[in-house]
Order: sequence, then C-alpha cells, then structure tokens
Amino acid sequence: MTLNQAALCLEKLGNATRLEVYRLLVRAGPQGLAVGELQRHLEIPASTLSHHLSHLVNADLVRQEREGRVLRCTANYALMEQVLGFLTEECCGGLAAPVEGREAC
Amino acid sequence: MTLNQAALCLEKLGNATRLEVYRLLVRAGPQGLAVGELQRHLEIPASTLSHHLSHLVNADLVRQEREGRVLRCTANYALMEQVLGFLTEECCGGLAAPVEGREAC
DNA sequence: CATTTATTTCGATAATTCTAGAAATATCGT
DNA sequence: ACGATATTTCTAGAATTATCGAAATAAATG
Repeated sequence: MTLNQAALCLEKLGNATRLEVYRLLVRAGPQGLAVGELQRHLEIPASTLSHHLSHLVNADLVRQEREGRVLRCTANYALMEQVLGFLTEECCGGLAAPVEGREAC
Repeated sequence: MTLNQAALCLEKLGNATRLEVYRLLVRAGPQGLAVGELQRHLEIPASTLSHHLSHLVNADLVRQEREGRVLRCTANYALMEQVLGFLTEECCGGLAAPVEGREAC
C-alpha cells in the first residue's frame, strides 16, 4: 500500500455520507446490503447514493454483485485493513529504526 | 469520536500532500518539523503548504508552536489513534453483538 | 409485451478544494 | 530602524466534487 493508494481510500472515506455507507455495509456483515436498502437507511436520492457508491466501488472499498434486480454491496474489509496498516505503520513503525524520543502509540 | 469527526479527519488526510505532511511529522517524532523544513522536503510553494497545514491544524491532526521565527509542527498522535479506533470498531466491534457470519478482522 | 421495481447515467448547478503568486505580518540580528 | 528569514493572508483561476431531477437501462413478473 503506497501513500497515494492510502490517500485515495481516505479521501473516499472522508465524506460523511460515504463513511456512513461503508459503516452500514460493515455492520451488515458479509451478505452486505442492497443499494435500495442503503437508500432507505440514508434517505438520500438514489442518484446521489449511486454517485457515492461509484466512488467507493472505484476505490475497491466496496464490491457489488448483481442478484437479479438488486445490487448487493459488501465492504472490502481486506482493503480497509491495508489502509489501517499503512496508517499504523506511519504512526508507529514506519521507520527502519525508531526515532529517538518518540513514544510508541 | 463521532462519525462526522472521523470523516473530517479522513477528509484532511485524504489528500496526498497532506498525508505526506502528516507522515513526515510522525516520522520526525515529538520534536516535529518547522514549516520551512516541511517545505524543503515537499518542494511546493510556501502558500500551498500553509494552506494544507491550516487544514490539518484546524482538524487538530497537527499542532503548531512558535519558536522565534520558526513554527514547529507536530503530529497529534492521540487524535489519529482515535480515528484508527473508530475505523477499527466500525470494522470489527461496532455492534453490541457481533453480526452472524461476519469474520473478525 | 407491458408494467413494475431497482439502479445508473446524464445534465446542470452550486459549492468546495487546490494551487500559487503577490503582498502582508512576525521575529530576529545588526 | 533596517534587512533578512519564516510564514501567513489575500486573491483569483482552474479543477474537482456534491447534489438531484429526469431519462435511460436492466431484470422480473403478470
């Protein structure tokens, strides 16, 4: 995971609506939620939701699979873990040798 | 840490320049770096850097302290930890009871 | 095949963000 | 006070993003 890849994911998650979408999907577990179910939770127009979803799907934070008329969305935990790993390393272990005087966190 | 607070931090970190700034500050440890040192590392105009720094300071991800002519910037690890905590909880333990069938991560 | 349901694409507008030069401000040393 | 250094503020243009209604597409069902 490069800095630019991490920044991309953070940018996508750095919007309250999209973070809420992502959270709903994580909470829904591996079966995820249909777009329409997301819409009912969020109460935003379908086109707006679709726009935000396309961002998340584009960044691969969310996966979509069609099941007949509904599109099932699931959170890509693995990518989130990579992002968390990047941030944690940058915050705690990103250097070959620890910086003098820096606290662990 | 609310969803909106987390989204704000993620939004600020979701820009390659700002994430790079933050990383440099983390790597620099508790003594941080002066704005000018950051500028030399990044090779961007001072006004652009100042603009990005103001975002980070506003979100409290970075703290600044004047030392004579130089402004020393330090990363606010504690806030980052809160953000990481929010994301981890949303991803792993955000529910009172675990979702049936969801893998831990 | 027409209808209904689910979702996206299009198009337009409003709002925000990014970038950077120029000018202003702050601090220090002389 | 003056000159040098460090940094911000102002300003403006370009680019990107957000929002949402309307129309289009896809799939199921009568």
